[in-house]
Amino acid sequence: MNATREEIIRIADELIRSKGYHAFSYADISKVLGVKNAAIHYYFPSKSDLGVAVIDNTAEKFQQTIRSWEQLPYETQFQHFVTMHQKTKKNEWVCLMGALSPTYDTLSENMQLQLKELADNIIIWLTGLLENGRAKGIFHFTEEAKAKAYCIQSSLLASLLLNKVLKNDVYQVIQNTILTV
Amino acid sequence: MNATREEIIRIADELIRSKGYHAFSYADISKVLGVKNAAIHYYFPSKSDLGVAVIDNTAEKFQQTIRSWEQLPYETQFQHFVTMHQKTKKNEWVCLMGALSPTYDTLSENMQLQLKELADNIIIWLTGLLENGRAKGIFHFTEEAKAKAYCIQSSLLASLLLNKVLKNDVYQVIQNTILTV
DNA sequence: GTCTATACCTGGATAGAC
DNA sequence: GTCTATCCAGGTATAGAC
Repeated sequence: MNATREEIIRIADELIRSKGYHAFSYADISKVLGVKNAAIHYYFPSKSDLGVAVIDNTAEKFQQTIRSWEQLPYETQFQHFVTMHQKTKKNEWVCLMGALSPTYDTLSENMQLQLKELADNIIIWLTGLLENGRAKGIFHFTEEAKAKAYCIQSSLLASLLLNKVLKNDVYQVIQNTILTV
Repeated sequence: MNATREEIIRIADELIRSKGYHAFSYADISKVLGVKNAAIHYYFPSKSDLGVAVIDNTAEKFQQTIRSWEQLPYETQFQHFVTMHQKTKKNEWVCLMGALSPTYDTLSENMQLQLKELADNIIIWLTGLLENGRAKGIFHFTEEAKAKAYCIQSSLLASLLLNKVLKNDVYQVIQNTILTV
């Protein structure tokens, strides 16, 4: 609950998602935060400690978010999930999974474990939502719910990536298409 | 058409797709190729020169490949396009676009330009294929062809990324879903 | 065209003062 | 908890011999 610690995590999260894990340095955080890099090492001795903290932080926020949606209709929950990726888009940031997955093999074992757990949890939640929604006649699709969840998660993740390259309306187009489940 | 030059490009391509652009070094290529890093600088003075060459090489291969498909039925062309991503999957490599797009903003201007051109060309070709196929009654979808192309390209790209993290059958599942257009 | 040698820099990390 | 100072490794890049 330390304020500085939280700030470091927040800045590192932005840097990972805008530049990538290997392309940012403690100096980048120092500049923004107005402290020396030694201060950052005090909180996170190694860069991978910081990486793990960023992933854990994202995982926590995700759990809190879906818990806050629990009472909402399935359709609304789904809309929230799809559009929550848009916030990151405005700043041209990709999501954490999109930023870290390409270099997965180069990450520390701890980062790999936490990232996999996060990915699993997202898919499990989304699969459940789609299944429940279909049972209630809200969603309409023929494939297995898990397959649908994979496709949706993939499309959203990659739409943010392609958006950086194409610099057009990819994200919006894909979102609109997905929303008509 | 220099053999060493071609080899360097091939190795760099693998390294970018397995580790990422910022996580590989000239030393990695030296090791595989059995030469010193100075030799690589002879062909590619700067790392971004090498990066551009890798992108151009991929763009060329893509153009050659789709040209070789020109006489095939739309359906077959589409199947080839979807399954061509699978080759890269076997080695746990992602596609070049998936590897480079997250760190797009950190790349040299030349790399950015070439990468955007490649992305544009893929979307243009895929959009045309989908449109022509639908006109002939082979494909069935209701959204705009370009939207469909965005979704398909996104799903394929991200399926390789998620595959690295989830280490399961994401790629296969998504491919099967996409193939039923 | 490839080598040795080396310059230069950045980045991650630590020791010890305050 | 933050600082200064510093170390070390690795990475990009170049000069000049062969």
